[in-house]
Formats: sequence, C-alpha cells, structure tokens
Amino acid sequence: MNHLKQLIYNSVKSIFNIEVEVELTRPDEKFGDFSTNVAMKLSKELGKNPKEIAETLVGILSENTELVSEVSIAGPGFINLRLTDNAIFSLTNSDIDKIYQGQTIIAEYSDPNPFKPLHAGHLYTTLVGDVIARLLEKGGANTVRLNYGGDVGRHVAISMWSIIKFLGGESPEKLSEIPASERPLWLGQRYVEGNKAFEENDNYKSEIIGLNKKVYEIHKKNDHESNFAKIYWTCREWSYQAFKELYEQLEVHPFDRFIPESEVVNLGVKTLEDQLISGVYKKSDGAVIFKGEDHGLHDRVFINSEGLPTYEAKEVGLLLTKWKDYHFDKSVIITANEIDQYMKVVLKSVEQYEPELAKRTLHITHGMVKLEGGVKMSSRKGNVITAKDIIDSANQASIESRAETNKETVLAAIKYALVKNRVGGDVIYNPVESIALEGNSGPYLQYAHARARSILAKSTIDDLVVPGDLQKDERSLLRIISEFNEIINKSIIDLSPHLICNYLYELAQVFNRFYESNRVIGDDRETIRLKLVELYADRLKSGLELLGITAPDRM
RNA sequence: GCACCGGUAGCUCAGUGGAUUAGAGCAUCUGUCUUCGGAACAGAGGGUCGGGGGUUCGAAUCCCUCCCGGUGUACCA
Repeated sequence: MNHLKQLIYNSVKSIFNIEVEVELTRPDEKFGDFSTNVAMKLSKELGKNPKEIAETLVGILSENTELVSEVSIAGPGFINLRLTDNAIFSLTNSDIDKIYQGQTIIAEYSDPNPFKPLHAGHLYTTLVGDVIARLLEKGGANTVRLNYGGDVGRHVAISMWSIIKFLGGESPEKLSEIPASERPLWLGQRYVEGNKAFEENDNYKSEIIGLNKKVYEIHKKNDHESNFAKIYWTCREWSYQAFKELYEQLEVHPFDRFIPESEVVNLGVKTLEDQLISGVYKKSDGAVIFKGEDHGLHDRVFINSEGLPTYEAKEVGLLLTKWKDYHFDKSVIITANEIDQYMKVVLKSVEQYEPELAKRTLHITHGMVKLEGGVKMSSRKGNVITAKDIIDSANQASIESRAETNKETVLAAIKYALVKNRVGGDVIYNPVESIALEGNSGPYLQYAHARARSILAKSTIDDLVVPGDLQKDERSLLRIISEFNEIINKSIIDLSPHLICNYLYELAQVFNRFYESNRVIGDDRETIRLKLVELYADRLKSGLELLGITAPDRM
C-alpha cells in the first residue's frame, strides 16, 4: 500500500507541485482494489473540476504497469486503481506498523473488588482489556498490564459487617467451616446481605461506617494479629484466589501487577492535602472536594466529612503511582461507562498539578453485559449476572447443540461474542448464537481454520508457489488476504478489536466462496491454490490469536 | 434539569461525510450439490438509517432541535 501511496503522492507533486496527504480506501471489489479522493481534495486548492484533475492523474498513474493494472475515474472524481497480481501479493509480505515502538504503555483493566462478586461486567472488561493490551503490544509497545482493586472502602466494611454477623462475632477460626468451593458465593452473599442492612437500618449503617475506619486502621498499623484483621486478610485472600481462578479459566494474558487500593491510598491523601493548600481542592461542608463545575464538569468529594478518602482520592493515588513507577508514554484505562464522568473530574483535578500525566491518560469505556436467548441464569439475587453465569450458559448451549463441551470452543464463543461489537455500547450476550458453528461466531472461525489446515495436511506438495496470473476467484481471495495488515493497523490505532472480527468473518466467507467452486488438491493449479490456502489459514490464526482465541488445527 | 453513552431489517450488529441497489449474521422462504471436513454455496423477501429542520454538488455519517432507552449527577464504586 505504501508503494501505491507514494506513487500517487509523487504523481500529484510532479504535475501540480502540491504535497498532498494521500488517503486510500478499499472500495467494492468491482471498482478496484483501492480508491482515492485526492482529486476532490485538490479541486479546491487548484480551483479546478475534480474530474479534470482525476483525468490528468489517471494518465500518469497508468504508466506504472509494475504496480497498477487498471485505473479509472468514478462518480464525482474518485480514482479507482486495480493492482497487478504481483503488487497485491507483495502486500501480504508487509509488516504491522510498530506505531508504539519504544513506548511504555500501561493497560489497566479488569479491576475487580475483593469482597464483592465477580459479575458479567468483570468478565467483559477483562476480555476487552486483554485484547486491547494485545493490540498495544502488537503495535510495539512495552505493555504493562495493571489490575486495580478496592480492598478498602465502604463496600469492604459492608461485607465485613455481614461476615462478622454470620460468624457470630469476630471469630476467624469459624471461617474454616466454609468449604473452599463455596467461598466466592458465600462472600457474594455477605456483600448482598450487608448492603441491605446498610440501606435499611440506620443503626447498622453507623456500625458499618465504624467498620470502614477500622479497615483503614488495619492497613495503617499493619495489623495481622487481631481477630478482625485475621478475618479481613483471610477473606481478601479468598477473593484474590477467585480472581486468579477466573483469569486462568479464561486463559487471558497474566497481569504484570496488581495494585490494591490500600497501596495507593496514602499517596492519594497526601497529594490531596498538598493540593488543598495550593487551592486545587477545596473544603466544603467538612469534605474535601474538587470544583468540577468550574471546568464544565460536576463537583465531587475526594475526602468525606468523616475524614475518609473516597474512591476519587484513591484514584488520584493510583494515577500518581503509575506515573511515578513507570513514567508511561500512554496509560489506557478500560472500564464500564458508568464511571466515565467521574473519571473526567478526577483527571481534570490531576491535570491542575500533573498536566502531562492527564494528557497521556486515555479512558476507554464500554457498556453493560446482558443475557439473552432462553438460557436460564442461576441468579441468586435476582438481577445480577455473574461471570460464572456467562460461562455456564455457554457450556450449556454447547451441550444442548452438540452434546458436548469443548473448552477451546466455549472460550472462543464467549470471547468472540463479547469483542465483536464496537466497544462503547451495551452487549447482549446470546449463548446459543455465540456457540454456533455457523454465522459470525468464534467457533465458526475456529472451524474454518481447522478445515483449511486439513486441506494443507492432505497435500503432498511442499514447494508452494507464489501466486501470479490469477484466476478470478483466486484473485478475490488474495485481495481480501492482502487487507489483513491494513485492518490490524487500523485496529491498533483505534484500539478497536471488533474490526478484526468483522474482517476475519468476511475473509472466511470469501474463502468459502472460492473453495466451493475451485478444487485445490489434485488440480493443475494446486501449488498456487495451496499457497492461497496457507496465506488464508495463517491470517485466520494470527487474527484469532490477537483476540486471545486459539486456532487449533483439528477440532 | 444538566452531562455522557446508545437509537440502522423481526432479532443481534457493521458502516460515522462520498459513488449506482445502506451491508452482514440469525430467523423465514427458494434453489445447487453422489461433499478436497456441506458446520457449504447461490438467491428471495424484509429498512421513511428515532422524528423534524439546516449545511453541502453529495448526509446513516456534520450542525440545530425534539422524542425514546441506559448510566451518572457531593460525601458508593
């Protein structure tokens, strides 16, 4: 593609003496391989009709017969170009642009809170984050995968209150009565119960507020001895264990670092104190706030009137910890969109004293996960869908449709279904569709790959021939194969995994069309066609791997 | 009230200034084929791109306005 851009750029320069940025798009196949709107761009500057400009350019472009086989003008002045077979094949040899080469980029995602259940949103945000981190890495970044979680704060106090009530007092020894397999569920139930108490009873509420301070004390004193502390540390560990198990089950890339809130809270509070003096933060009704309203946002509390840091204060500590420890070129935070405006306020406040940090931070938000499609969810508490519910429903759909569950297939189904949509809106997860072997699904692509590999395995020919002088269907296949790098590059720039999904599916469709009417094994053109099959299978595999999905040779 | 994210075919979604018929999958209907893994291929029906204005040679895409859904809006995260 670069050769073509260069050719157009040079042509424009030699004729009009203008340096223009050449944009290439992929039009419908019947129009050509690439399309450019430079004529329209130039028309204003030159005061000429775009068609006239295009005609001049067509003349010079068509002289390069090495690269271009056909040039035409369309509509108001688009120039369509068809490449020679050799030129389009050479596109498959180009590399992915290393746009983040030499940069340290932090990807923060997943962020589950200990003492709370792992819901479907955690599953989603973990998978999206995992793919985005892979994209950053593919773009050449030195990627740091970070996981942040609230091991202090009100939600912990809520759980602790209910845990102690369940144990009949501060009796850590009784925790051993809860079987290991039931711990995550049990903790989740404690949180739900505690929340109810907090909302419905003022006495309980003030007890919980008291416990909140007590939890901070544990960290301040590094208390591992008191009964209260023993319960806390044990249950925190149980949560971490559950997270670890989920990540292993999902086969996501391991995290480089886990930062609990307790680790950053002091830095956050200290910063707030300093910046209170400098005037960034203000006192209001006994709390420390940031006047977001002065910046077109809204006001938020960073330290409450009890003197306890809120999530905002801890986020400040986290942002500064990342900055201090990594001096990142870019920091990407992936969370649900309910946190969007809150994050804007926190970042705006930090921008006042660390402008560079704020500038380099990118907050990507996504929507909620909802379940659809007749699979009954095992919700214990009504409307919460857990991460386990999603996995269970995929397994169940797999058993129902083909009487078996295969781990690789089920994982592919879940991962693909959750990243195939543009990041931003809500995702409606349909387990039956996700597991299906037809349609736009992960298992379909895995199957498509296995099928292609089996064709390759069947042939006795080793020396595959570089395609040249292609037939129509062969060329269509090579054409879409050649788009792979462009798609990956765009996906890396936009940090948009769904582009890869759309492409891979289309690629598989074009292949099936080709394969339907063109014999490979035993045909006169076997060596050429086999090469195309190989190029196709390789791209399916590496595309799926970028999505964190395996591409087995057999299934 | 204000802010953010959404509203495209019956359902789930691409497409976010450019070209003739706005594209896929699922679902529905019709064909092909004694199948290199048919878990395929070909085709049909189905859309006032939430409504209305505007900018432009050209708008699903940009601007204004209204409607609907979700989320957030001071001491939760």
